Formats: sequence, structure tokens, C-alpha cells
Amino acid sequence: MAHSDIPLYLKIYYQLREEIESGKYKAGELLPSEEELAVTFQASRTTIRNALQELEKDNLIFRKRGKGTVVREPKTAQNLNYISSFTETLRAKGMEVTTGTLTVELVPAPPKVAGALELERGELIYLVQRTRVAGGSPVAFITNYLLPRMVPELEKKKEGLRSKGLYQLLEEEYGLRLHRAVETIEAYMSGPLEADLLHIPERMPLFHTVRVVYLEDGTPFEVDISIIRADKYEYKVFLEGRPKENRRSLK
Amino acid sequence: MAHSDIPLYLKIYYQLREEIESGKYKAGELLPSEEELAVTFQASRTTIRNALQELEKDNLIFRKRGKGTVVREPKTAQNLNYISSFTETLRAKGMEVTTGTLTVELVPAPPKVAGALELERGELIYLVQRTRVAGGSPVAFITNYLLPRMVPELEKKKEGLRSKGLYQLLEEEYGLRLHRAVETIEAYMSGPLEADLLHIPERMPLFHTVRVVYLEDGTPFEVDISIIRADKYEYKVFLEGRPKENRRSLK
DNA sequence: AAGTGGTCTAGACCACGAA
DNA sequence: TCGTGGTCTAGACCACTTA
Repeated sequence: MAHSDIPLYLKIYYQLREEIESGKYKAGELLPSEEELAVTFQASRTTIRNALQELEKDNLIFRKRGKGTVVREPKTAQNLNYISSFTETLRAKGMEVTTGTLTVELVPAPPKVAGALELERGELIYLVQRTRVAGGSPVAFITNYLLPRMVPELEKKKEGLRSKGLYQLLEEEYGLRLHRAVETIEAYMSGPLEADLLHIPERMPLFHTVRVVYLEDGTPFEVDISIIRADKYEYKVFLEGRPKENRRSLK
Repeated sequence: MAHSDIPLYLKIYYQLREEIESGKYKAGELLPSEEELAVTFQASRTTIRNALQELEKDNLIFRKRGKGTVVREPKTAQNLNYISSFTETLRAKGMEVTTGTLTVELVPAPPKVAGALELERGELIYLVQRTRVAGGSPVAFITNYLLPRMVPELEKKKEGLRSKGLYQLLEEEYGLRLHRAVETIEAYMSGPLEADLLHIPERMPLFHTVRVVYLEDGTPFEVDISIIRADKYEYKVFLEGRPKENRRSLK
């Protein structure tokens, strides 16, 4: 009698999420009190609170002491900024994305990349370069540098990169968990090189992004440099709250 | 003998944070086990876990079952994306920012803005337009639309906008708490209008951003439309984790 | 005054990682 | 096998909101 390994509080979380999303509890309304939920789910209040905490992380609810647990307007229950590849982002919008050119090779790390990834000068690193095609025309030229010790024999997985996003492959094939990333976005105009790579005229607006990705333990792991046609793409950034004051207790 | 109203778990959180930041526990090292901390702080393990959870939210630690609680590399303990004004962002980088032109007026809401702010067509709304100047030249033209019922008599605070960022004024003068925002970033080239507003040639790369800001209860409250010289500015985006799978229990 | 979420305790058993 | 964090219980008192 497989009683599933999912912790109780997560099961409760899923069910409540479903009920909120299905409209059983509407925006602005109160959820049943923690005490009531504890009875209906046959769980302790602590477990209920654990489930509610997950819903709060998802921004589906917020809580008012003395009042109750309020269902949020779905409009602001947006996702945060996740580490997604260009391909994943476009596909999530329903666009079809294919790969044009694709190369995978081991090269000495360029100085800037070596700095970001904490390497010695000239250490070998995987270089992946791809053209991404959407709607029949190239829309982005993407360069990735990856630490070889984390992705051994990457060149053998080359064909996987045609269909999957890079990050999906890193997760599925190497079990890597990406934790954080910092991305810098600039805009500039195409020159002769970009015109050639993306088959566009010169003096077209382009995004130039540099992203450094870190693993759970803080190791910098990958550098992603993308050149993207600005007339075919827009960035969405989700912002949350105001900068924290550095509160200190007065004693 | 004021024994302070701060909950015990927060006091423990502050102390541990201090000890991490002061270097008592170094990156990569383990914190004492929850059991040990419970003894030294004379608190239950639940309370200790509450404190550690706060540290985890701050990205100062992460936990490994069977192993212990690990102090993170400070490098990835970066801030997330907060709702900051253009001015605040530039000032945080140490740049001096002043205001060029500045207008505040009540106008009928344009259709797109009325849609984003859930207004009736033609309802009146505050329109704030400013030129931001850095290093002697205009770098951005910023347009804000704000709900009048939330910021009564905004025109009287006009001069405050010369020195402060808009969001700082909203907090300090109106006690508004900004909760979430969604920003869309595009790049395009200057035409005659932009050339005039920012004193630049045509066909220069520009950022065009549209931001909708929501309050805690989910009310859309403000629309910010900015045009920024791309040769003077870059965006930094902090990304966190991978998109959640939509796991469902199988029973 | 009654009901809500916030904090806290003292225990228990489990799953995982390392020795 | 042992120590770690993860889950869970049953109870308690407090702070805040609303009536």
C-alpha cells in the first residue's frame, strides 16, 4: 500500500494550491483558520503552518495576525527571476526554437572568463557556441564557458544541445543544481561581425548579456555571453520589495 | 529592565548573522549542529530552526541533511532584485544624479495605463515627467503614472522629487509599501523625439522599460516608463534557482 | 471577549551522509 | 553505526484585530 514518500505538509500545500488556483478560495478571501485546517487535514497546527509557509513563498497568500490568511490577487503571484536559458524563455512563450551552428571545444580560458570562474590563466575550459534560430531567422548568438571538471566529456553530449536548453542538459545529464546567477544587460548596435553572425544589417539594436552562474556552494561554474536581436526579444524582470534596512536590535 | 520585544529566534538570527559576517564562522565551514545551538542559546530546537531559516532566506547559509549547516561563500550572497528607482540605482554606484526638467500634473489616463492600473477610461491620474542628468548630460527621460487616491496633493511635493527618488518619497511621505513589480526591458534606436529629449543624435541605442508596481494587497499602483541612454547604463539582474517543476503527488 | 496568526517548548521518529 | 538536518505531534501563551 504505497503511501507515497511526500511529506504531509507538502501534500497539504499541493492540495491548497490546487484549491486556490481552481478558484475554490478567491482572491481577497480568507482561508480557513490554521486550527480548522488542522482538523480537516488531520494534522498538527505546526504541519499546517509549514504548508502555509510554502504557499506564502509562492506569493499565493499573505497573513494578517488577528485577522487570518488572505488569498492574494493572482496578478502579483508572478514568478521570480529564475535561471532560464534563452531557449527555455522563448519556448515558454510558445515560440519554436532550433539550433543553427553548434560547436563544442576545449580552449584556454580567456582572461576575463578565467577571472570570473577563478581559474589560472590559460587553463582549459569548454567553449560552446550556438546560433539560435526562431521563425526561420537567427535571433541570438550564444557563447558559454563551462568548467570541464563539472561536465566531463561534454563534447559527447553535443547533439543533446540541439534539442534541449543547456541548463536542462546540465541538470539531467550531470545532476548539477544551479543556485544563483548575476546577469548584466547592455544594448549596443550591430557591427560587421554581428551582421555576419545573425544575418542582419549593421547598426541594428542588440542586447549584449553576460551571465555568471554559481552552484549551491558558491562555486562560479559557467559564463554565458549572449548577443540577441533586440527587435525580436524583450526582457522581463520581476522585482520584489524594497532593499532591506540593516535593522539591529537596540539591546 | 527592558527585555526587548524582539522574538527570541530573531535575536538568535541577528547574533548568528553577526558572527558569520565578522568571520567567526567562515565560508564553507559548518555551523554548530542545531542540537548544540539549542543548548548554547537555551532554546528549543524549533526556535533554533526558525533562526536558521532566516539566515537561509538571506542566503548566508545552506543545509545538507546528514552533514550540517554550511556557511555560504559571500560572493553569491548577493541581493535580489529590489524595486529601486533609476536614481537610487545610479547613486548606489556612486554617481551623482540631478533632475533636469520636472512636471507634475493631473491628466486623463491613457488607455494602456488605464488598463494596467485597472482604471476607467479617462479617469484622472498623476503624470510625473522628469529628465535625469548624470555627469552633466541627460541620461534618462522618466514618465510615471500614479493613482491620485494613494498620493493626494502630489503636486505640493514636487520639489521633493528633485532630490529624492520617487520611491523614497512614496515611502516617506505617504507610507506606501511597494510589494512587487514587473518590468519589461526593450532596446531600440533613438528617433527625432528621443534625440530632442536627451540631446543625442538619432539612431543611438536606447533602453525602453515599462514597469508596473503593485502594493501588498495586489493593487496595481504605478506605471513607470523610462527611456535610458544605453551607452550610459547597464542592467544587472540577479537570478535565483531553477523554475519549479509542477510536481503532483501520484497518490 | 473571542478568534486569529506568531512564538515557543519538549519530545519523537525518519532519511541521509560519512566513517 | 552515528550524527546531522527533515518532519511531525500536542500542547502553551502571546499580540493583534474585530466585534
